[in-house]
Amino acid sequence: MAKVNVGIPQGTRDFGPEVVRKRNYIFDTIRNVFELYGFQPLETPAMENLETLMGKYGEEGDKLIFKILNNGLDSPAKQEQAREDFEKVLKGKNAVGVTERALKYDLTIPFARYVAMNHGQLTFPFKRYQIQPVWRADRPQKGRYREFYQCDADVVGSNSLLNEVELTNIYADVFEKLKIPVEIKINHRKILIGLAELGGGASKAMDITVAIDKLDKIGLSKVKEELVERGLNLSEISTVENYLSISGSNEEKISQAKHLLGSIEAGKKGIEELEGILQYPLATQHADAAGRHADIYRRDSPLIIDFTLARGLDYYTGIIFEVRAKGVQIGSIGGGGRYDDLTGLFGVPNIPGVGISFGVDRIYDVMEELKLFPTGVSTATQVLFFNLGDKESKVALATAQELRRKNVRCEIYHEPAKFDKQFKYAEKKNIPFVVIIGEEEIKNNSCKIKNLTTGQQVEIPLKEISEFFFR
RNA sequence: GUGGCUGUAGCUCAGUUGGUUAGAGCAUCAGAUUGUGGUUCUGAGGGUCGUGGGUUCGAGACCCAUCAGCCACCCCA
Repeated sequence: MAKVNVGIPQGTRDFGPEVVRKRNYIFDTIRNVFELYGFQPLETPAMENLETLMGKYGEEGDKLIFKILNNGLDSPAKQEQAREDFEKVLKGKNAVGVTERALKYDLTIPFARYVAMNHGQLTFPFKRYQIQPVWRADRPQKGRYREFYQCDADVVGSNSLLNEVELTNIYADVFEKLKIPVEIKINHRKILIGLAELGGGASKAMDITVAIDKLDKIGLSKVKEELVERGLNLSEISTVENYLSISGSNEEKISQAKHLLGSIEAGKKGIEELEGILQYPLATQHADAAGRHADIYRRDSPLIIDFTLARGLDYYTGIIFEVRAKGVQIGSIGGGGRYDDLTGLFGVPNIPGVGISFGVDRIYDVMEELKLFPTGVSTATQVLFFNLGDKESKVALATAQELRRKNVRCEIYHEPAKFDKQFKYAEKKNIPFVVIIGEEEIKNNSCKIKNLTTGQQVEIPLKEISEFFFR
Protein backbone atom coordinates (compact mmCIF):
# COMPACT_ATOMS: atom_id res chain seq x y z
CA MET A 1 0.00 0.00 0.00
CA ALA A 2 1.40 3.32 -1.02
CA LYS A 3 2.01 5.65 1.85
CA VAL A 4 -0.52 8.39 1.53
CA ASN A 5 0.75 11.71 2.61
CA VAL A 6 -2.48 13.63 2.72
CA GLY A 7 -4.61 14.95 5.53
CA ILE A 8 -7.14 17.51 6.57
CA PRO A 9 -6.65 20.51 8.86
CA GLN A 10 -6.71 19.98 12.59
CA GLY A 11 -10.17 19.87 14.07
CA THR A 12 -11.95 19.27 10.75
CA ARG A 13 -13.51 16.03 9.59
CA ASP A 14 -14.73 14.15 6.55
CA PHE A 15 -18.17 12.64 6.87
CA GLY A 16 -18.78 9.26 5.26
CA PRO A 17 -22.12 8.17 3.81
CA GLU A 18 -23.49 6.72 7.03
CA VAL A 19 -22.49 9.74 9.08
CA VAL A 20 -23.97 12.17 6.58
CA ARG A 21 -27.27 10.32 6.78
CA LYS A 22 -27.32 10.54 10.54
CA ARG A 23 -26.37 14.19 10.47
CA ASN A 24 -29.08 14.90 7.94
CA TYR A 25 -31.56 13.24 10.25
CA ILE A 26 -30.63 15.83 12.89
CA PHE A 27 -30.66 18.72 10.42
CA ASP A 28 -34.04 17.69 9.04
CA THR A 29 -35.55 17.37 12.50
CA ILE A 30 -34.37 20.83 13.51
CA ARG A 31 -35.31 22.43 10.20
CA ASN A 32 -38.81 20.99 10.34
CA VAL A 33 -39.38 22.32 13.83
CA PHE A 34 -38.07 25.77 12.85
CA GLU A 35 -40.49 25.81 9.94
CA LEU A 36 -43.34 24.66 12.18
CA TYR A 37 -42.82 27.77 14.27
CA GLY A 38 -42.86 30.09 11.29
CA PHE A 39 -39.14 30.79 10.90
CA GLN A 40 -37.68 31.51 7.47
CA PRO A 41 -34.36 30.32 6.08
CA LEU A 42 -31.34 32.54 5.60
CA GLU A 43 -27.78 31.89 4.46
CA THR A 44 -24.81 34.19 4.70
CA PRO A 45 -21.28 33.86 3.27
CA ALA A 46 -18.65 31.66 4.87
CA MET A 47 -16.51 34.75 5.31
CA GLU A 48 -17.25 38.19 6.60
CA ASN A 49 -15.26 41.38 6.65
CA LEU A 50 -12.97 41.12 9.62
CA GLU A 51 -14.27 44.32 11.18
CA THR A 52 -17.80 42.86 11.18
CA LEU A 53 -16.64 40.15 13.56
CA MET A 54 -13.94 41.76 15.67
CA GLY A 55 -14.91 42.92 19.12
CA LYS A 56 -18.24 41.11 19.19
CA TYR A 57 -17.27 38.01 21.14
CA GLY A 58 -15.10 39.39 23.89
CA GLU A 59 -11.34 39.38 24.03
CA GLU A 60 -11.06 35.60 24.01
CA GLY A 61 -13.44 35.37 21.10
CA ASP A 62 -11.36 37.71 18.96
CA LYS A 63 -8.39 35.40 19.31
CA LEU A 64 -10.43 32.45 18.07
CA ILE A 65 -11.52 34.05 14.82
CA PHE A 66 -9.94 32.43 11.76
CA LYS A 67 -8.46 35.20 9.67
CA ILE A 68 -7.90 34.93 5.96
CA LEU A 69 -4.64 36.10 4.48
CA ASN A 70 -5.10 38.67 1.74
CA ASN A 71 -4.24 37.64 -1.77
CA GLY A 72 -1.63 39.42 -3.79
CA LEU A 73 0.65 40.31 -0.89
CA ASP A 74 3.61 39.46 -3.12
CA SER A 75 2.70 41.98 -5.78
CA PRO A 76 5.53 44.51 -5.97
CA ALA A 77 3.20 47.49 -5.70
CA LYS A 78 1.89 46.32 -2.33
CA GLN A 79 5.02 44.92 -0.81
CA GLU A 80 5.96 47.89 1.27
CA GLN A 81 2.49 48.26 2.70
CA ALA A 82 2.34 44.52 3.37
CA ARG A 83 5.62 44.61 5.27
CA GLU A 84 4.48 47.54 7.35
CA ASP A 85 1.18 45.90 8.16
CA PHE A 86 2.84 42.62 9.01
CA GLU A 87 4.82 44.45 11.67
CA LYS A 88 1.50 45.48 13.19
CA VAL A 89 0.28 41.91 13.15
CA LEU A 90 3.40 40.82 15.00
CA LYS A 91 2.48 43.30 17.70
CA GLY A 92 -0.94 41.68 18.01
CA LYS A 93 -2.82 44.33 16.09
CA ASN A 94 -5.00 43.81 13.07
CA ALA A 95 -3.86 45.21 9.80
CA VAL A 96 -6.14 45.35 6.77
CA GLY A 97 -3.12 45.22 4.51
CA VAL A 98 -2.57 41.64 5.63
CA THR A 99 -6.05 40.40 6.46
CA GLU A 100 -9.42 41.97 5.90
CA ARG A 101 -11.67 38.90 5.83
CA ALA A 102 -12.38 36.12 8.30
CA LEU A 103 -14.40 32.93 8.55
CA LYS A 104 -17.58 33.44 10.47
CA TYR A 105 -17.45 32.56 14.14
CA ASP A 106 -21.16 32.15 14.75
CA LEU A 107 -24.42 32.83 12.95
CA THR A 108 -25.79 35.56 15.17
CA ILE A 109 -23.44 38.39 14.28
CA PRO A 110 -23.64 37.80 10.52
CA PHE A 111 -27.40 37.77 10.96
CA ALA A 112 -27.30 41.08 12.81
CA ARG A 113 -25.18 42.45 9.98
CA TYR A 114 -27.75 41.20 7.48
CA VAL A 115 -30.59 42.80 9.40
CA ALA A 116 -28.70 46.07 9.65
CA MET A 117 -28.07 46.05 5.90
CA ASN A 118 -31.65 45.15 4.98
CA HIS A 119 -33.80 46.59 7.73
CA GLY A 120 -35.65 48.75 5.22
CA GLN A 121 -37.00 45.72 3.38
CA LEU A 122 -37.74 43.39 6.27
CA THR A 123 -41.08 43.03 7.98
CA PHE A 124 -40.70 42.95 11.72
CA PRO A 125 -40.67 40.91 13.78
CA PHE A 126 -38.35 39.03 11.48
CA LYS A 127 -37.98 35.35 12.34
CA ARG A 128 -35.18 33.57 10.60
CA TYR A 129 -33.39 30.27 10.93
CA GLN A 130 -29.96 29.48 9.63
CA ILE A 131 -28.08 26.20 9.35
CA GLN A 132 -24.46 26.63 8.33
CA PRO A 133 -20.92 25.80 9.38
CA VAL A 134 -18.90 28.15 11.56
CA TRP A 135 -15.19 28.13 12.37
CA ARG A 136 -13.23 28.67 15.55
CA ALA A 137 -9.47 28.53 15.97
CA ASP A 138 -9.85 26.65 19.22
CA ARG A 139 -7.79 23.69 20.23
CA PRO A 140 -9.86 20.59 19.40
CA GLN A 141 -10.92 18.14 22.10
CA LYS A 142 -13.95 16.12 23.03
CA GLY A 143 -17.02 17.74 21.51
CA ARG A 144 -14.97 20.62 20.19
CA TYR A 145 -14.14 21.07 16.55
CA ARG A 146 -12.65 23.83 14.47
CA GLU A 147 -15.37 23.55 11.89
CA PHE A 148 -18.84 22.76 13.10
CA TYR A 149 -22.46 23.43 12.29
CA GLN A 150 -24.81 25.68 14.13
CA CYS A 151 -28.55 25.80 13.69
CA ASP A 152 -29.87 29.14 14.84
CA ALA A 153 -33.33 30.59 15.20
CA ASP A 154 -33.68 34.27 16.04
CA VAL A 155 -36.50 36.76 16.27
CA VAL A 156 -35.62 40.41 15.85
CA GLY A 157 -37.79 43.44 16.19
CA SER A 158 -39.89 42.33 19.13
CA ASN A 159 -39.56 42.73 22.86
CA SER A 160 -42.31 40.28 23.66
CA LEU A 161 -41.54 37.54 26.12
CA LEU A 162 -43.65 35.27 23.98
CA ASN A 163 -40.63 34.93 21.70
CA GLU A 164 -38.62 33.43 24.52
CA VAL A 165 -41.49 31.07 25.24
CA GLU A 166 -41.63 29.95 21.63
CA LEU A 167 -37.89 29.40 21.54
CA THR A 168 -37.93 27.24 24.66
CA ASN A 169 -40.71 25.28 23.01
CA ILE A 170 -38.53 24.78 19.95
CA TYR A 171 -35.77 23.46 22.16
CA ALA A 172 -38.09 21.10 23.96
CA ASP A 173 -39.72 19.99 20.72
CA VAL A 174 -36.50 19.22 18.90
CA PHE A 175 -34.92 17.31 21.74
CA GLU A 176 -38.07 15.35 22.33
CA LYS A 177 -38.14 14.37 18.67
CA LEU A 178 -34.48 13.33 18.85
CA LYS A 179 -35.19 11.52 22.13
CA ILE A 180 -32.34 13.26 23.93
CA PRO A 181 -33.02 13.83 27.62
CA VAL A 182 -32.06 17.42 28.34
CA GLU A 183 -32.05 20.20 30.85
CA ILE A 184 -32.85 23.58 29.42
CA LYS A 185 -31.25 25.97 31.85
CA ILE A 186 -32.40 29.54 31.96
CA ASN A 187 -31.17 32.61 33.72
CA HIS A 188 -31.29 36.34 33.20
CA ARG A 189 -28.40 38.72 32.68
CA LYS A 190 -30.21 41.38 34.69
CA ILE A 191 -30.25 39.08 37.70
CA LEU A 192 -26.50 38.76 37.44
CA ILE A 193 -26.20 42.52 37.21
CA GLY A 194 -28.46 42.88 40.24
CA LEU A 195 -26.23 40.53 42.16
CA ALA A 196 -23.17 42.51 41.19
CA GLU A 197 -24.76 45.74 42.38
CA LEU A 198 -25.49 44.10 45.67
CA GLY A 199 -22.09 42.46 46.06
CA GLY A 200 -19.28 44.66 44.90
CA GLY A 201 -20.75 47.13 42.47
CA ALA A 202 -21.74 46.97 38.85
CA SER A 203 -18.14 47.10 37.74
CA LYS A 204 -17.59 43.69 39.28
CA ALA A 205 -20.38 42.12 37.23
CA MET A 206 -17.98 40.38 34.85
CA ASP A 207 -15.71 39.08 37.62
CA ILE A 208 -18.63 37.68 39.54
CA THR A 209 -20.31 35.97 36.61
CA VAL A 210 -17.09 34.41 35.41
CA ALA A 211 -16.45 32.99 38.86
CA ILE A 212 -19.90 31.68 39.67
CA ASP A 213 -20.23 30.09 36.25
CA LYS A 214 -17.65 27.58 37.45
CA LEU A 215 -19.57 26.52 40.53
CA ASP A 216 -20.54 23.04 39.39
CA LYS A 217 -17.06 22.44 38.06
CA ILE A 218 -14.78 23.60 40.87
CA GLY A 219 -17.06 23.85 43.90
CA LEU A 220 -18.03 26.60 46.28
CA SER A 221 -14.77 27.01 48.14
CA LYS A 222 -12.76 27.47 44.95
CA VAL A 223 -15.29 29.96 43.67
CA LYS A 224 -14.86 31.95 46.86
CA GLU A 225 -11.09 31.85 46.46
CA GLU A 226 -11.48 33.19 42.96
CA LEU A 227 -13.74 35.97 44.19
CA VAL A 228 -11.08 36.98 46.71
CA GLU A 229 -8.53 37.09 43.91
CA ARG A 230 -10.88 39.25 41.92
CA GLY A 231 -10.98 41.76 44.73
CA LEU A 232 -14.26 41.20 46.55
CA ASN A 233 -14.41 41.75 50.29
CA LEU A 234 -15.86 39.35 52.80
CA SER A 235 -19.34 40.78 53.05
CA GLU A 236 -19.61 40.91 49.27
CA ILE A 237 -18.55 37.30 49.07
CA SER A 238 -21.12 36.29 51.58
CA THR A 239 -23.78 37.98 49.45
CA VAL A 240 -22.64 35.92 46.49
CA GLU A 241 -22.66 32.83 48.66
CA ASN A 242 -26.24 33.47 49.67
CA TYR A 243 -27.10 33.79 46.01
CA LEU A 244 -25.38 30.55 45.14
CA SER A 245 -27.13 28.69 47.92
CA ILE A 246 -30.49 29.29 46.26
CA SER A 247 -31.95 25.88 45.48
CA GLY A 248 -35.11 23.83 45.14
CA SER A 249 -37.83 23.84 42.52
CA ASN A 250 -38.15 26.69 40.05
CA GLU A 251 -40.84 28.25 42.23
CA GLU A 252 -38.68 28.01 45.33
CA LYS A 253 -35.72 29.49 43.52
CA ILE A 254 -37.81 32.42 42.34
CA SER A 255 -39.05 33.21 45.79
CA GLN A 256 -35.58 33.03 47.31
CA ALA A 257 -34.22 35.23 44.55
CA LYS A 258 -36.94 37.78 45.18
CA HIS A 259 -35.96 37.85 48.81
CA LEU A 260 -32.32 38.47 47.97
CA LEU A 261 -32.50 40.68 44.87
CA GLY A 262 -36.09 41.92 44.74
CA SER A 263 -35.13 45.33 46.04
CA ILE A 264 -32.68 45.95 43.21
CA GLU A 265 -34.26 47.29 40.05
CA ALA A 266 -32.31 45.10 37.62
CA GLY A 267 -32.78 41.98 39.70
CA LYS A 268 -36.48 42.56 40.05
CA LYS A 269 -36.95 42.96 36.33
CA GLY A 270 -34.98 39.79 35.60
CA ILE A 271 -36.94 37.72 38.09
CA GLU A 272 -40.23 38.95 36.68
CA GLU A 273 -39.25 37.86 33.20
CA LEU A 274 -38.14 34.42 34.30
CA GLU A 275 -41.42 34.05 36.12
CA GLY A 276 -43.23 35.16 33.00
CA ILE A 277 -41.67 32.45 30.89
CA LEU A 278 -42.39 29.74 33.39
CA GLN A 279 -46.07 30.62 33.41
CA TYR A 280 -46.50 29.27 29.93
CA PRO A 281 -46.94 25.54 29.57
CA LEU A 282 -44.23 23.79 27.64
CA ALA A 283 -46.35 22.05 25.07
CA THR A 284 -43.99 19.45 23.78
CA GLN A 285 -44.89 16.27 25.50
CA HIS A 286 -47.99 15.19 23.65
CA ALA A 287 -50.32 12.82 25.36
CA ASP A 288 -50.20 9.37 23.83
CA ALA A 289 -53.30 7.45 22.86
CA ALA A 290 -53.99 6.55 26.46
CA GLY A 291 -53.58 10.14 27.59
CA ARG A 292 -50.47 9.45 29.60
CA HIS A 293 -47.80 12.15 30.06
CA ALA A 294 -50.48 14.76 30.17
CA ASP A 295 -50.04 15.63 33.79
CA ILE A 296 -46.69 14.15 34.82
CA TYR A 297 -45.18 16.53 32.38
CA ARG A 298 -45.00 19.58 34.58
CA ARG A 299 -42.93 17.73 37.09
CA ASP A 300 -40.58 16.50 34.36
CA SER A 301 -40.22 19.89 32.73
CA PRO A 302 -36.75 20.22 31.26
CA LEU A 303 -36.88 23.96 31.92
CA ILE A 304 -34.74 24.68 34.94
CA ILE A 305 -33.68 27.94 36.50
CA ASP A 306 -29.94 27.98 37.04
CA PHE A 307 -28.72 31.15 38.66
CA THR A 308 -25.10 30.20 38.04
CA LEU A 309 -25.58 30.20 34.28
CA ALA A 310 -23.62 33.10 32.80
CA ARG A 311 -22.66 32.44 29.15
CA GLY A 312 -19.67 34.03 27.58
CA LEU A 313 -20.96 36.10 24.73
CA ASP A 314 -20.83 39.75 25.53
CA TYR A 315 -23.94 40.84 23.73
CA TYR A 316 -26.63 39.12 25.80
CA THR A 317 -28.72 41.47 27.92
CA GLY A 318 -31.81 39.54 29.00
CA ILE A 319 -32.86 35.91 29.30
CA ILE A 320 -30.08 33.42 28.58
CA PHE A 321 -30.43 29.75 27.70
CA GLU A 322 -28.20 26.75 27.74
CA VAL A 323 -29.07 23.15 26.95
CA ARG A 324 -27.24 20.19 28.40
CA ALA A 325 -27.75 16.53 27.65
CA LYS A 326 -28.41 14.48 30.74
CA GLY A 327 -25.97 11.68 31.35
CA VAL A 328 -23.30 12.66 28.83
CA GLN A 329 -20.06 14.41 29.66
CA ILE A 330 -19.97 16.99 26.93
CA GLY A 331 -20.33 20.74 26.88
CA SER A 332 -23.61 22.42 26.12
CA ILE A 333 -25.49 21.30 23.02
CA GLY A 334 -27.36 24.54 22.64
CA GLY A 335 -27.34 28.09 23.87
CA GLY A 336 -28.84 31.49 23.31
CA GLY A 337 -30.41 34.54 24.79
CA ARG A 338 -31.80 38.01 24.35
CA TYR A 339 -29.80 40.94 23.08
CA ASP A 340 -31.14 44.45 23.18
CA ASP A 341 -29.28 46.11 20.43
CA LEU A 342 -27.10 43.91 18.26
CA THR A 343 -27.70 45.82 15.06
CA GLY A 344 -26.69 48.97 16.88
CA LEU A 345 -23.15 47.73 16.40
CA PHE A 346 -23.76 48.17 12.68
CA GLY A 347 -25.37 51.56 12.89
CA VAL A 348 -29.03 50.57 13.08
CA PRO A 349 -30.24 51.05 16.66
CA ASN A 350 -33.38 49.88 18.43
CA ILE A 351 -33.84 46.43 16.96
CA PRO A 352 -33.94 44.01 19.91
CA GLY A 353 -33.75 40.29 19.39
CA VAL A 354 -33.63 36.90 20.97
CA GLY A 355 -32.24 33.67 19.60
CA ILE A 356 -31.17 30.12 20.22
CA SER A 357 -28.58 27.86 18.70
CA PHE A 358 -28.19 24.10 18.30
CA GLY A 359 -24.75 22.48 18.12
CA VAL A 360 -25.30 19.67 15.65
CA ASP A 361 -21.87 18.11 16.03
CA ARG A 362 -22.28 17.71 19.75
CA ILE A 363 -25.86 16.53 19.37
CA TYR A 364 -24.49 13.89 17.03
CA ASP A 365 -21.91 12.80 19.59
CA VAL A 366 -24.57 12.60 22.29
CA MET A 367 -26.91 10.55 20.11
CA GLU A 368 -24.09 8.22 19.15
CA GLU A 369 -23.16 7.73 22.79
CA LEU A 370 -26.74 7.11 23.89
CA LYS A 371 -27.49 5.04 20.77
CA LEU A 372 -30.46 7.18 19.82
CA PHE A 373 -30.35 7.01 16.04
CA PRO A 374 -33.34 5.07 14.69
CA THR A 375 -32.31 1.96 12.79
CA GLY A 376 -33.88 3.14 9.55
CA VAL A 377 -31.64 6.18 9.32
CA SER A 378 -28.80 4.33 7.65
CA THR A 379 -31.03 2.47 5.21
CA ALA A 380 -30.44 4.02 1.85
CA THR A 381 -31.32 1.53 -0.86
CA GLN A 382 -34.49 -0.38 -0.08
CA VAL A 383 -34.34 -3.06 -2.74
CA LEU A 384 -31.43 -4.83 -4.41
CA PHE A 385 -32.11 -6.61 -7.70
CA PHE A 386 -29.87 -9.59 -8.22
CA ASN A 387 -27.90 -9.71 -11.44
CA LEU A 388 -28.10 -13.22 -12.85
CA GLY A 389 -26.94 -12.62 -16.40
CA ASP A 390 -27.49 -10.42 -19.43
CA LYS A 391 -31.03 -11.38 -20.25
CA GLU A 392 -32.12 -11.52 -16.63
CA SER A 393 -30.63 -8.16 -15.73
CA LYS A 394 -32.61 -6.46 -18.49
CA VAL A 395 -35.83 -7.61 -16.86
CA ALA A 396 -34.46 -6.62 -13.47
CA LEU A 397 -33.55 -3.17 -14.74
CA ALA A 398 -36.98 -2.57 -16.25
CA THR A 399 -38.62 -3.70 -13.01
CA ALA A 400 -36.34 -1.48 -10.96
CA GLN A 401 -37.29 1.50 -13.11
CA GLU A 402 -40.93 0.78 -12.44
CA LEU A 403 -40.33 0.79 -8.69
CA ARG A 404 -38.19 3.91 -8.88
CA ARG A 405 -41.01 5.78 -10.56
CA LYS A 406 -42.96 4.99 -7.42
CA ASN A 407 -40.16 6.32 -5.22
CA VAL A 408 -38.79 2.98 -4.06
CA ARG A 409 -35.03 3.26 -3.86
CA CYS A 410 -33.52 0.43 -5.90
CA GLU A 411 -30.25 -0.73 -7.27
CA ILE A 412 -29.11 -3.58 -9.44
CA TYR A 413 -26.01 -5.55 -8.60
CA HIS A 414 -23.34 -4.20 -10.89
CA GLU A 415 -22.35 -7.48 -12.59
CA PRO A 416 -23.44 -11.09 -12.75
CA ALA A 417 -22.13 -12.85 -9.68
CA LYS A 418 -22.72 -15.70 -7.31
CA PHE A 419 -25.64 -15.45 -4.95
CA ASP A 420 -23.28 -15.43 -2.06
CA LYS A 421 -21.64 -12.22 -3.22
CA GLN A 422 -24.85 -10.43 -4.00
CA PHE A 423 -26.39 -11.35 -0.67
CA LYS A 424 -23.35 -10.14 1.19
CA TYR A 425 -23.41 -6.87 -0.68
CA ALA A 426 -27.04 -6.32 0.32
CA GLU A 427 -26.21 -7.14 3.88
CA LYS A 428 -23.30 -4.79 4.05
CA LYS A 429 -25.27 -1.94 2.61
CA ASN A 430 -28.10 -2.63 4.97
CA ILE A 431 -30.59 -3.22 2.15
CA PRO A 432 -33.72 -4.85 3.57
CA PHE A 433 -35.07 -6.57 0.41
CA VAL A 434 -33.57 -8.47 -2.50
CA VAL A 435 -35.44 -9.31 -5.66
CA ILE A 436 -34.39 -12.38 -7.59
CA ILE A 437 -35.24 -12.62 -11.25
CA GLY A 438 -33.53 -15.57 -12.91
CA GLU A 439 -34.19 -17.93 -15.77
CA GLU A 440 -36.96 -19.79 -13.95
CA GLU A 441 -38.71 -16.64 -12.85
CA ILE A 442 -38.63 -15.16 -16.32
CA LYS A 443 -40.25 -18.33 -17.61
CA ASN A 444 -42.99 -18.00 -14.98
CA ASN A 445 -43.29 -14.24 -15.33
CA SER A 446 -42.59 -13.96 -11.62
CA CYS A 447 -39.98 -12.78 -9.17
CA LYS A 448 -38.78 -13.85 -5.77
CA ILE A 449 -38.62 -11.29 -3.00
CA LYS A 450 -36.62 -12.03 0.08
CA ASN A 451 -36.76 -10.01 3.28
CA LEU A 452 -33.27 -10.11 4.66
CA THR A 453 -34.29 -9.13 8.16
CA THR A 454 -36.79 -11.94 8.65
CA GLY A 455 -35.35 -14.38 6.13
CA GLN A 456 -38.77 -14.88 4.58
CA GLN A 457 -39.08 -15.32 0.85
CA VAL A 458 -42.10 -15.17 -1.42
CA GLU A 459 -42.62 -15.69 -5.14
CA ILE A 460 -45.13 -13.37 -6.78
CA PRO A 461 -46.16 -12.45 -10.32
CA LEU A 462 -43.78 -9.86 -11.70
CA LYS A 463 -46.51 -7.32 -12.37
CA GLU A 464 -47.58 -7.34 -8.74
CA ILE A 465 -44.20 -6.25 -7.47
CA SER A 466 -45.08 -2.64 -6.78
CA GLU A 467 -48.17 -3.68 -4.82
CA PHE A 468 -45.90 -5.82 -2.70
CA PHE A 469 -43.96 -2.79 -1.57
CA PHE A 470 -47.06 -0.69 -0.95
CA ARG A 471 -49.12 -3.06 1.11
C1' G B 1 -2.22 30.20 24.41
C1' U B 2 -0.74 26.41 28.84
C1' G B 3 -0.27 21.28 30.50
C1' G B 4 -0.73 15.77 30.13
C1' C B 5 -1.25 11.06 27.37
C1' U B 6 -0.79 8.09 22.93
C1' G B 7 1.36 6.84 17.81
C1' U B 8 2.99 -1.09 15.77
C1' A B 9 -1.53 -4.34 9.46
C1' G B 10 -7.70 -1.13 6.94
C1' C B 11 -9.65 -1.26 12.58
C1' U B 12 -8.74 -2.71 17.97
C1' C B 13 -4.49 -3.95 20.29
C1' A B 14 -0.12 -7.72 22.10
C1' G B 15 5.19 -7.44 21.66
C1' U B 16 9.39 -9.78 28.26
C1' U B 17 15.76 -6.12 31.47
C1' G B 18 17.22 -3.73 24.23
C1' G B 19 18.57 -9.81 21.10
C1' U B 20 16.90 -14.57 15.29
C1' U B 21 12.37 -13.83 10.17
C1' A B 22 7.29 -8.20 14.49
C1' G B 23 2.18 -11.25 16.27
C1' A B 24 -3.37 -11.92 17.45
C1' G B 25 -8.54 -10.81 16.81
C1' C B 26 -11.78 -8.34 13.61
C1' A B 27 -12.13 -6.68 8.54
C1' U B 28 -10.73 -7.73 3.18
C1' C B 29 -10.01 -11.28 -0.86
C1' A B 30 -10.17 -16.45 -2.65
C1' G B 31 -11.90 -21.45 -1.92
C1' A B 32 -15.20 -25.38 0.52
C1' U B 33 -20.44 -23.79 -2.19
C1' U B 34 -22.28 -22.73 -10.62
C1' G B 35 -29.97 -20.56 -7.56
C1' U B 36 -30.13 -18.54 -1.47
C1' G B 37 -26.84 -14.22 2.89
C1' G B 38 -25.93 -14.07 8.40
C1' U B 39 -22.84 -19.64 11.09
C1' U B 40 -18.55 -22.74 10.25
C1' C B 41 -13.85 -24.42 8.10
C1' U B 42 -9.29 -23.73 4.88
C1' G B 43 -5.99 -20.48 2.63
C1' A B 44 -4.04 -15.70 0.94
C1' G B 45 -2.78 -10.60 0.72
C1' G B 46 -1.57 -6.69 3.79
C1' G B 47 4.07 -3.44 8.03
C1' U B 48 9.92 1.81 6.18
C1' C B 49 6.81 -0.14 13.93
C1' G B 50 4.17 8.34 12.66
C1' U B 51 8.75 11.00 10.68
C1' G B 52 14.00 12.59 11.31
C1' G B 53 18.25 12.17 14.06
C1' G B 54 21.12 9.97 18.29
C1' U B 55 22.95 5.97 21.94
C1' U B 56 24.35 0.67 20.99
C1' C B 57 27.72 -4.95 18.30
C1' G B 58 22.25 -4.78 17.98
C1' A B 59 16.33 -0.26 18.75
C1' G B 60 9.34 -1.47 17.79
C1' A B 61 11.38 -0.77 22.89
C1' C B 62 16.12 3.95 25.42
C1' C B 63 17.32 9.61 24.41
C1' C B 64 16.35 14.24 21.54
C1' A B 65 13.59 16.75 17.92
C1' U B 66 9.36 16.96 14.87
C1' C B 67 4.45 15.83 13.13
C1' A B 68 -0.35 13.88 14.11
C1' G B 69 -4.33 12.33 17.26
C1' C B 70 -6.71 12.32 21.98
C1' C B 71 -7.61 14.57 26.84
C1' A B 72 -7.62 18.60 30.43
C1' C B 73 -7.26 24.09 31.46
C1' C B 74 -9.01 28.82 29.26
C1' C B 75 -13.26 29.50 26.52
C1' C B 76 -17.25 27.49 24.08
C1' A B 77 -21.66 24.55 20.29
